[in-house]
This record gives sequence, C-alpha cells and structure tokens, in this order.
Amino acid sequence: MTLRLHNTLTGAKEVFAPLEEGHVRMYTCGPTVWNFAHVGNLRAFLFYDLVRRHLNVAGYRTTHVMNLTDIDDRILDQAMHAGTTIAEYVKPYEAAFFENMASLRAERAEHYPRATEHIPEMVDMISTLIKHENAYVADGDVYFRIASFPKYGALSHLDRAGLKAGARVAADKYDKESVSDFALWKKAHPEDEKLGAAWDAPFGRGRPGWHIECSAMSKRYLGDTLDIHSGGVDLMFPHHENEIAQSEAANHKTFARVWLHSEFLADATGEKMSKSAGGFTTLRDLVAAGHDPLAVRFFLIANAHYRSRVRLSTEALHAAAEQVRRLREFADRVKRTPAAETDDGELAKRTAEVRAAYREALDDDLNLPQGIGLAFDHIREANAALDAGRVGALNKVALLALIDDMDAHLDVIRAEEPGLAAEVERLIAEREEARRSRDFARADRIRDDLKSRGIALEDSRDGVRWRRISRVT
RNA sequence: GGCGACGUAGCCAAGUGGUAAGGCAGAGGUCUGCAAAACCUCCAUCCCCAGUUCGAUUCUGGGCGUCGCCUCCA
Repeated sequence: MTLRLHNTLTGAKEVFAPLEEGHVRMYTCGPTVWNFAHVGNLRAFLFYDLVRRHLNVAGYRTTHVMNLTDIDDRILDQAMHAGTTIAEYVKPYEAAFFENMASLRAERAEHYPRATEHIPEMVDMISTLIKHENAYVADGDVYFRIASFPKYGALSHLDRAGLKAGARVAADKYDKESVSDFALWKKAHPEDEKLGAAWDAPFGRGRPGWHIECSAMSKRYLGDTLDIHSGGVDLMFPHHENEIAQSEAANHKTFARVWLHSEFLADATGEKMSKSAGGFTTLRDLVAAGHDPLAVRFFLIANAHYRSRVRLSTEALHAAAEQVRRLREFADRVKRTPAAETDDGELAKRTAEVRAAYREALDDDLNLPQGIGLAFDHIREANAALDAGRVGALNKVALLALIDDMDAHLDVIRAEEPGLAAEVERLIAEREEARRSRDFARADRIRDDLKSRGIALEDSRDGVRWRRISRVT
C-alpha cells in the first residue's frame, strides 16, 4: 500500500515519503481570528484533519502545526473600532475556532502557535533576509526583494510578466523597488501602540507582515524543511509563494516538499464563500438551522474529493446526514446482533476485499468519496446477510474492522450520542405501556411528539430503539 | 488581458480507452398493529461538434457554459 498525494508544486500525484522515517512534519495554515470561521474555512481545516488521520492510518507519527493568525490588518481595524487591544479583540474568535473544531471532531494539532507570541523568531528571520540582501528597509517598512529570488512563482505558476499584466496592483504609496515586493514588517503607527500591535526590532518598531509568521513559526516547530504544507487554494498565491521565498532565501533549504491545496466551498449561488464578499455561513448558523455537526463534518470531507469544488446546500447536507445515519445504524446493528450459527465465508472474504479497496482509495490522494462508495455497496450486502442470519462471529469481527477503518477518517460512527433526557425515557416507557394495552392512538401520539423533538423511535423484535434525527427535512 | 479548473441521472458524486460506483430524492414490493429501519426491484450512455482508435464518457482540437486565481481570503 503506497500513499500517493497530489503535490501542487509538480502538479502530479507523487509517492509520499517523509524525510524522517516514520515521522511526518506538517504545517497547515490556520484561521485568522478576526471573525467567526465560515464553513469554507472549516472545509480546509477538516481537510487537514483528514490528511493527518490518514497519515496516522498509514503508520506515520505526525507533528502537526496549525498557526493562529492573531494580528493582521482586519484585526487592527476591528480592534480599533471596538476600542480594545488586538489581544482582547481576538479572544472570542479564537475560542470559537476551537469550539468549532471540537464539535466537528477534528483531532488536535500538536501545536497552535500564535503569531504575536513569535515576534522574536520573525524578527530574526527578517534580519537574516536583510543581511542576505533578500530584503530591504524602505521608510521604516521592510520588504522582500522578489528580484533576489528567481524561483518566485514556481508554486502558483505565475510569472512576473503575468503579474504585471494583471495591472491590478494598486499604485504604491511606499518606496518599494518593485510593485510585487511584499511587506515583511510594517512601520508602527501611533494608533498601533494603543492596540498593542507594535514591537521593537533592529530595523525599527513595527508589526509583522502577514506571510512571515508561517515561515518563522514552521521553522521554530518543524525545522527548515517540512514534509507537508497545506492550505486552501486561495492561499497559493501570494501567501504560499511568499512563504517559500522567505524561508528558502533565509534557510537555503527546500521549504516544503509536498504542497496540498484544498478547493474552496461555494455558497448556494455557486460562488466562492468569502467573508469579504458578504454572505457566508458559519457552523453556528447550520446548527441553528437544525443540522447535526456530524453531518456537516461528513459533508465537508466525504461528499466530494478535496480537490473539487463543492456547493453548500440543504439537500447535500441532508444527504450527508442520511449517510451518517446509515453508517451508525449499521455499526449498531452489527454490534447488537448475536453471532449467527452459520458464518458466510464469501461475505467475510468480500469484507476483506472492501477493506483493502477502501484503503487503496484513501492511499490514492485521499479519495474518501470513492472509499465511502465502495463501503456503502458492501454495507447493503452485509445488511442482507444480517437479515438472512449469515453473520457469525468471524463476520462480525470483519465488519466491525471495516467500520473502524472508515471511522478512522470519518469519526462520525462511534461518536457517542447525547444521553436521553429523563423525560424522554419516561415517554418511551409510557408509550410501551400504551402499546401493551393496544392503545395505538396514544402510542403514535407519543412517538410523533418525540419525533418533532428530534428523537426517532424504532420498534423491533428486541425492543424499542431511539436515535437523534436531523430536524431538517 | 494572463493563468487555471470544471461541465456524469431530479440533486450530490466516484470513475475507467471496451458500453457508467455510491448517497439523497422518487416509484413499486417484502417485513410490521401502523410506522421506522433493513432488504428487493425500477430510475443516466457521461455539455455540443470534429478528430485519433477496432472501440471514447475517459485521448486531441474547437465551441458553448460555469467558476477560480492574478488584490485581503481556507
């Protein structure tokens, strides 16, 4: 089983092997905590989660770093309007980010470095770049000299001529040598002091530019060369391109060996969801509309391949919720069904084949949608076998192994249900009483009532089962 | 203007040079007090045109359409 990943740098799927045997160093671009993350942001973050989970499945230990950008122009603006410091302004959004990640069941990264806590590392790197003449000071600001880095544009495949032809580069008010030179350090303005957004540096008091934090913090936690660097496609240019320029000019080493970029999420109109464009949807919005975070998770990682665009829609979320429901139902059924006398040997063999095929799909550039499709096909077969009483002890073990394989990525199957409220339990008992006395009208009334409150009941030979259901139809 | 992606059933979506996984929705059944769940059956020739080929949805060219990046952006 060979893991192959699509490397943006080469535009091809490549066999993946980390620099250090058995250990993957991975840096992923995290949130700018100036606002609540929208579902598009969350898609990227869950993509990182999928990557790290599959690396673990493939037997690698991971050191995963995800930065928190807690200083940038938007934060400065907002903090100013709010009359507070950037550190205070950012707090609730940072907390919301971690809440989102938890309810979407993303595994925690090993490190979540904050930009403002790594100013010295950035200052060091900028000093090195100035010394090497890859950067220059202009009126208190420091810029990276793109002319000093011939490889610039290799990742995004944009050449300098193309950039100029864009003609959208604003007329610059600063003394940059070239319009495409980008800021490493911005001179402090008086108002920055009140916001707590100014630091001393050999080249003048100020604050860091956006890109330098990733170069400095990845070096601090992962060293000069990363195995994997990933982010949304929209970070490819200029952000990732700039990171490469800074890091490689400063360290004289390959910065990241593999670049993974996840496609964006579109809103209902089919256009990219973005904060600046106005309308965007947060996890909180979806939950308020009755969607289960587990369905949102499934939708974001399993509905479509990470390199294809997806459109957020109620229908798609509902389909995702149904798939989650089916998976959970199946897992539950396999677990609670007593082993049959007969064990269908063919079924066990097929289960092993499906497990292998599932793994292969994931190894092929993380094709989770394909893997899920294969699994669902088999689940139908397994359900039929359960109906027919052909699932014995061996088959149960095999099927549970398949479920575990899937849940290693999905993590929506074994996620535990919230406990039953005492009142709901009482109502179920009451309904059972009504059924025993054949008062079906009353029994149905109770069931309907529970359903409207998001609890579905199923009568079966071995008792009443309940489960939470999506309130969205 | 430059660079790029995509266009598969009502919806979402995987995929391959040899006549198209899966999920949702829908229809009909089995089971059940009724439901639900589960299972069974039904439901597409892959945007258009031309070319390469024994054969293309899959390769090449053109067209149409949608979208992205080139500017803050996951």
